[in-house]
Amino acid sequence: MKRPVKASVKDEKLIEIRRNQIIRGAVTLFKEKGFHRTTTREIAKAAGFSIGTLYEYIRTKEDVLYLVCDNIYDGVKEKLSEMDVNGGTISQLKQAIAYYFHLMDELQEEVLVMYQEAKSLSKDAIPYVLQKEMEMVDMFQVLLRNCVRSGEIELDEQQIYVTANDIFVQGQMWAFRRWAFQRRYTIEEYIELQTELVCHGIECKRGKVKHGNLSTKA
Amino acid sequence: MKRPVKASVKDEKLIEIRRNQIIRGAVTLFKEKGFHRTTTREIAKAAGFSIGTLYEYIRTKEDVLYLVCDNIYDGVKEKLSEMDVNGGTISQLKQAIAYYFHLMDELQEEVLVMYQEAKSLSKDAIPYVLQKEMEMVDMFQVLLRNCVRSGEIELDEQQIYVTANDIFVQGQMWAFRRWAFQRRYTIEEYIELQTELVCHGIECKRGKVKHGNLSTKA
Amino acid sequence: MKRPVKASVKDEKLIEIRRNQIIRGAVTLFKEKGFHRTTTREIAKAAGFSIGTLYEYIRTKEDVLYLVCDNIYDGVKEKLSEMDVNGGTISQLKQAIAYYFHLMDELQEEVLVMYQEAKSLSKDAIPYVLQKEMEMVDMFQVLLRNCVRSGEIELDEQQIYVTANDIFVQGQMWAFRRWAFQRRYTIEEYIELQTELVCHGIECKRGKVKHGNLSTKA
Amino acid sequence: MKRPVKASVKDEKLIEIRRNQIIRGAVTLFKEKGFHRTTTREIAKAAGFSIGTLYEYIRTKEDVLYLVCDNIYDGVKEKLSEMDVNGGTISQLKQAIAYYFHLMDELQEEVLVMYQEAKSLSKDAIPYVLQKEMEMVDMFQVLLRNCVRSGEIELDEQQIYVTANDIFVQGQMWAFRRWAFQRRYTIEEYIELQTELVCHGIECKRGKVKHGNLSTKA
DNA sequence: GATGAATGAGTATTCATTCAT
DNA sequence: GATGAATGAATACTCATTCAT
Repeated sequence: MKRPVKASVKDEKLIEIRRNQIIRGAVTLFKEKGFHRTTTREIAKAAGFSIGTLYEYIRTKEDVLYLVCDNIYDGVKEKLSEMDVNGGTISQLKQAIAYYFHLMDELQEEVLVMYQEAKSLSKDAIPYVLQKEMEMVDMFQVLLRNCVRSGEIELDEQQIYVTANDIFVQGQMWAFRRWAFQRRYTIEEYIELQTELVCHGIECKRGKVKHGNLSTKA
Repeated sequence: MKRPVKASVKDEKLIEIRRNQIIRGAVTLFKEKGFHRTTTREIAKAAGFSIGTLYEYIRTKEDVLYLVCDNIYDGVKEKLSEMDVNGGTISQLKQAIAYYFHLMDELQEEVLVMYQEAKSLSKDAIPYVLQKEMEMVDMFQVLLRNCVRSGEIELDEQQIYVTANDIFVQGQMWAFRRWAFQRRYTIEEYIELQTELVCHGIECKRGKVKHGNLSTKA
Repeated sequence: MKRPVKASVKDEKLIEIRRNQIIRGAVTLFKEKGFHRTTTREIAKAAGFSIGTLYEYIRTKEDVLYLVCDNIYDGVKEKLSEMDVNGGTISQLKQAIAYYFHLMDELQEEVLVMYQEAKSLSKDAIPYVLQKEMEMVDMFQVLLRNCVRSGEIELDEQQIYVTANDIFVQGQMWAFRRWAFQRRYTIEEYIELQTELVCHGIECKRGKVKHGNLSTKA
Repeated sequence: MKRPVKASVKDEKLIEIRRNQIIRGAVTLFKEKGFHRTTTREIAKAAGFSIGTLYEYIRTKEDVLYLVCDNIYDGVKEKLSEMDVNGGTISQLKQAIAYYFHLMDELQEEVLVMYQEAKSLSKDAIPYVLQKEMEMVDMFQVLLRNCVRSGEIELDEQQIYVTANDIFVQGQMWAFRRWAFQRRYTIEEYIELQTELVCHGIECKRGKVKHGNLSTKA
């Protein structure tokens, strides 16, 4: 599941530690200036050691980018997997969306980095990253499918797939279109608006549409 | 509305011609290798003149990126402005969405370039670009607002804003998440699926909602 | 006959000039410190221009080495080709050897460079260099063959080949074993000694051996 | 006679063992890639221990080169000293040459390494190496001198010196001009050709010279 | 005595930009 | 207005050597 990044150092524990230092340093720099404008020396410095040491733990500058992206995805995925995916109620779906959007809000900067720099990954690293995206989208698919199964919403498989992708991207939108949203809404408001729009077209089976407090503009 | 890009040459006509050459050459290169990996020499060559001449029409490499992005936006905007925005029927809205999505399909590569490289624009160029995005989103807002006005759909101003943004991004998604969509759907299918999902939550006024199998173009 | 070394600059005349500057500078440096210990920056400086300019006329550091070796060979070959190869007398052969050895004496430093650094040439450059060596050995073969034809010496083809190589290497020996020879002999003495040893085994047909003043120990 | 190479370790026995490991590993590497392109890490690895340990037995990378060269010389010298130098017949001389040339054939790769890399030795190591070369040349001088003494050949001291050097270099030629010789001749043929050429000019006392087809082992 | 992680000076090469012709 | 040779700061990456464990 992980693309191996070769290190010259043997001590696995140390590799773990040093790579975390590298990632921590690099993320900060990438946020500021982007991958291309960040120097390997700057990365080494930010990580707290010499350029020589940096290269004991990576092979190329691009390895750092991969490490960073991989790490961000892992972070998001890990947190995401704390969501309760098994229930099949609309309310749980909404909670999940809210949870995910809040996460995107917290990890805004990281999401932005990943979003903007991932394209600089070498061809052979991309599949690993897309794989992770897929897994996250899958979680929303499962959620949606459960709701369908329990009869709370009405979507066929294709619609589930597209909706899951929409939700996933709308979460990211909060980060990458911050200039359009964050001056107008709080994350709470954004969540409410998006959730409402998504759920409307979904739950309205039998016209019973009653989506709680949010959006009573019926 | 345009950020001026200084040229040493006076003849405005010539500037126009040369810049178009530059843009044409650069877009191709940026598609292939991205902005950072493209050299000014390559740009000059692709444009059909010498590096010296290139610098008669731009000030820095980044100017080229701006020119390219600006040009792509203009292209999209121009085509988009051919849409009929004034009617207020659901059917017109759907046509507009289809039109826009088709455009995104055609200009896929360009959209990708803009999407991936815009972040390399200098701070002072970004507002100009965002401005253009805003204008495009605005068109969808107008469309939606008209539908609301004519009573075909039911959305408040905030929902209109978010929906317009969603539509805008979903169009781009077709390009920037091609790996997720284009192996599964044709652009037609994608349009149908997304349109349906968007309109559902919108048009369901008076419970007339009947979303049989996909696309109930009601 | 020449391995092309790509330049970014188009003006052929200028390339010629600049490359000569490069060669002149590089030879001096290579003599002093060898190829590996010489920096591209030092080469540029010695050539009289910036590192950037250096790279307008070569592609890699190794190109410089090739240029240098090629140039030395050309120099030697050119001078060598002034020798009169057509006669078929022992005396002419001796003159040719003397001429060649004197050349090796003059170009000592260059020969040394070539000798010691040629092995650092990339695999694809070596054939070009060996080719040139071959051509020089060939000249001695022609000389010897003419002497055989005119009946002055007695050697079969294999012996001609080996003798030509021996002469060639003995000339170089004066440079690369200078520590063994140059404290004991002048170049004149060295020539006399070597010539004598080579010719002895060769010309003594019919016992008529008469090799002038040198070595009357017959 | 040996230039000392300082070690941090005291145990002389161990030093001997480790250095042999170093030499064995390094020779292989130097054969493959030359001294400059071989890293100390690779040497340590090839020797079978860590980089830290390597530096317990040498002071600098160049020490390894010296160790290697010294070792090769020693190997050659040792084998060479098995030759019978004391007789004074042409036949013994020829045997000695044959023996030496065969040795050069066997140790081809080593000879090449020494030949090509010796120039990278530091100024202060060179005398030690040249000293060894001298000793080997001396052996041929002794051989030749004995033959002169016994009246089998006719050479003065200068001629002896030059001839001994010629023989020495011709042996090496088999290795360093392999591209010129080894596709044309077997080592046997090469020996026969060179021996004949060398001895001709030497043994021709009393005109008894009869050099039919090659190898008149008279 | 052995190890291997850390170091950082050093190096080849690139490329945006300038400016004399 | 066009050209392209010249520039040199910048940069990824290497590798001999050290030293704490």
